[in-house]
Amino acid sequence: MPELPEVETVRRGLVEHVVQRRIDSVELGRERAYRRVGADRLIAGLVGSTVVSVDRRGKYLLFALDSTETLMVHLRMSGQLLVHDATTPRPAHTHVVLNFANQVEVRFVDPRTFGEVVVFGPDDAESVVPELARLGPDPLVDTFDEMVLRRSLVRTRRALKAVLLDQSVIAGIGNIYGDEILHRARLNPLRPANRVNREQTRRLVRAVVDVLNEAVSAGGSTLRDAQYVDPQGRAGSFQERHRVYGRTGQSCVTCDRGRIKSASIGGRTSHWCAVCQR
DNA sequence: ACGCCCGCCTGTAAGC
DNA sequence: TGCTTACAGGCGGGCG
Repeated sequence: MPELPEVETVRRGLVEHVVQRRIDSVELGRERAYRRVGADRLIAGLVGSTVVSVDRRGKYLLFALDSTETLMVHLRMSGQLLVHDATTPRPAHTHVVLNFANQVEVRFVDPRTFGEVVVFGPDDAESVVPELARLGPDPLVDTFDEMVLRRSLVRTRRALKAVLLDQSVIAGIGNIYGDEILHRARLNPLRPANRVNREQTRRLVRAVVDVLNEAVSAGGSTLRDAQYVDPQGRAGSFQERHRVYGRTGQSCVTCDRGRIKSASIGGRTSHWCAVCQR
C-alpha cells in the first residue's frame, strides 16, 4: 500500500514521539514479521537504545539508534506503524510493539505480513539488508535530475511504467503514483523507456518531483479500504486528486476527450488516458 | 543480462 | 444468504 508519500507521512508522524526517546522494552508477536533477524537479534538490537533520527529512503523507514545500529521497517502492502497510548487496545495483527517511556507505544500492524521489521549494524548491513545498497535515488532526498533519469531510461526498452516501478531506478514510486506521474508528464505507460526524448525526460523529472511533493503535502492517499493511515490514525487526502488511478472508464479530467483505460503492464494494473498520454 | 511471472498472506468486494 | 473467485498499495527469486 504505502508508497513514498505515505511512508514520508508516517516518518513525520513518528519523529516527535520517538526521537531522543529510549526503547524500554519490545513485545513480539507473529514471527514472520521479523523473519529476517529473529527475536533474539531484534530484542538485543532495540532494548535500551535511544532513537537518534527517523529517516527514509524510498519506501524504507530507517531509525538511527545511539548504538550505531539501525531499525528498518518496510510496510509493503498492508503494514502500519501506529503511535498509541499503552491503554489503547491493540489492533488485530499487531506483531511488534516498541515500548517507550510515558506509556507510549509504537505498534507495527500488518494483516498480510508482507512487511517486516529488521535490525542491523554497520558490520552486517551488507548481508542483512542488501536491497538498501541497490536503491536508486530518492527523488525528494537525493540528486534527481534530467541527467540522472536519462542514464536509466536510455539503457532499456522496458515500458516506462515498469521502469518507474523499478526501485533501483527511482526509490519510492509504486503503482498509484507511477500512474499519476505518467499522466502528469503526458507520457504513455507503454512507451519504451529508450524512446523518451530529452524534453519528455525533463517533463517526467518534473512530474515525479511535483506529484510526490503534492502527495506528501496531502498526507498521502487513503483508498476505500482505509488500509493506509498515519501514525495517529488519520487518513490522507491525495486520493481526491487522483486523475487516472482507479478511474477506469471515466472521462479524462485533464483533456475531457479521452476515457481512462486500464491494462496490466509488468504485472500491475495501470491506468492512463490514451488521448493526452503519448 | 534482461524482462516477466509467481509466490508470499489476508481481507474485501464482486459474481454466481 | 452463502460460497467462490478475483484482486489489492510491494518485492525477491527463479525462469526463459
